Amino acid sequence: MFKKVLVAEDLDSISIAVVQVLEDLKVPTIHHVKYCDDGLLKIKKALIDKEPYDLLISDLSFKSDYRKTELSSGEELIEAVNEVDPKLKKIVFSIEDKSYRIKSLFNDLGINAYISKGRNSIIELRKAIERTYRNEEKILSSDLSFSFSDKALIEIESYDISILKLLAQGYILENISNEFKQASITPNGTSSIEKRINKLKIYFKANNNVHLIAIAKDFGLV
Amino acid sequence: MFKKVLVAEDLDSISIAVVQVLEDLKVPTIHHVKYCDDGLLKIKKALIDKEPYDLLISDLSFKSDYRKTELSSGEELIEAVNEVDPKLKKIVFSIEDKSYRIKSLFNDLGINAYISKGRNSIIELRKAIERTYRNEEKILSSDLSFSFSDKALIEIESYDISILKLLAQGYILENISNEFKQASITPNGTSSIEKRINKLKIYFKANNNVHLIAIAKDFGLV
DNA sequence: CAACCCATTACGGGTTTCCGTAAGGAAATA
DNA sequence: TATTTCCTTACGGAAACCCGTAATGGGTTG
Repeated sequence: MFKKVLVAEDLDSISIAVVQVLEDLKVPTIHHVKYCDDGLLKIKKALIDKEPYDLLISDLSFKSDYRKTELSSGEELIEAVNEVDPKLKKIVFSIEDKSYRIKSLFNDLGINAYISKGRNSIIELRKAIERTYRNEEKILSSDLSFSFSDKALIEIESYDISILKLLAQGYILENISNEFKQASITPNGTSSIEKRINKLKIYFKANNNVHLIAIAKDFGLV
Repeated sequence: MFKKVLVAEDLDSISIAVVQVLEDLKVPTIHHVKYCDDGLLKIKKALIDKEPYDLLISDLSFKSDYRKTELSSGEELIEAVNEVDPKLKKIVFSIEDKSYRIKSLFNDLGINAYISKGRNSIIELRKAIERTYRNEEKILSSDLSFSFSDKALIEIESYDISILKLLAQGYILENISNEFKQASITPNGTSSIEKRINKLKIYFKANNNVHLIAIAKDFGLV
């Protein structure tokens, strides 16, 4: 079994259960952080000391509070970790169940397993840890059942997200066009942006921009 | 200390910790349900058997899955519980931190304490249980610091929420007007609705409807 | 009953979205 | 080089919005 595991989870009510699972699995060294920043620090320190972690279990969303932080989400933490310790195995344990976001975790951040917090997630997490140890890949908790070949949601790219984000901030087409020109994002004509919004509306079956942003919020795209 | 406590919480990773707190507090009878429906059933059953619960600790949001349920949220559960057992003490333990929603829990549903899930929430929960037992009222976890006299968010009433909900579903002004006429909600002229939306835009500093709905989503109003 | 108040509704013009069509321009193909 | 194709941008009219102002109509007051 793993020898040294780091848990990044802000909610104490949850981390208690996660640490318990690791204790059950006889992991000798279990560390726990409540902030992403602390997680990165610990991983860096462990590398310097030549006693690296061999597994990271991380949440995605972390509450913001009085403390200023560099990394504000699990995605950012994993991205930073990949820079310093690409071989570290990573399990994400989060409430998120939108296939769009989960897919990008596997494809862009190279995580080994994704377990969604639910009614029976602790046993799922335990299994995932064991399977990750046996070098299995793309492990998904059983309540999530989308296929990785499903192209639909991959097609929504960062360009679309940018548009949705600006729309959600009250920008009108012209503002978005100017913003894109400044950031030299193409295409940036009002017409092209309009067309792209149209595609999104068709895809999400939205009646208008207001409806579209409401849906995008529900999907966690913005 | 309380003799019989019911915990309504879908995430197993969290309920483990909550039950542990109750065990620490030497509560002799601790029951746990993962669905709101089951919670109501248990409370009814306990009344019939003349062995009622004296505390309910409930989450607000419950994941939906294959199982069909009558009650889909903690609010609905508490509303139903108030019908059958108004004297039962109630603590809400949830991630929600929007003052608007929390206030209505105290004012409309008569809960005794609200604890927001966070980095040190287990100790807060423990304290809240003890204070509730001593008949204290309006207990709030210390990371939440809004005053009950703050009128700002109370002024947004259900009429506004209705408008926002319909907007978020892609309705245009005329549709909303018709909808309101059918439900005999007044005022229902497109002009009046428009004016009300205008007020909301000023209040929330929104540039347009799209922006407004994005903000409303962030505030958890829809 | 008339005068007034207030909330609701109606109206109108400017702006933005919405949606179809078409023009321009670059890369690929023949 | 000419043609095709695809992507980007431009244009224009209808619909929905945005926002100020005016009309309506029920309730209260003198």
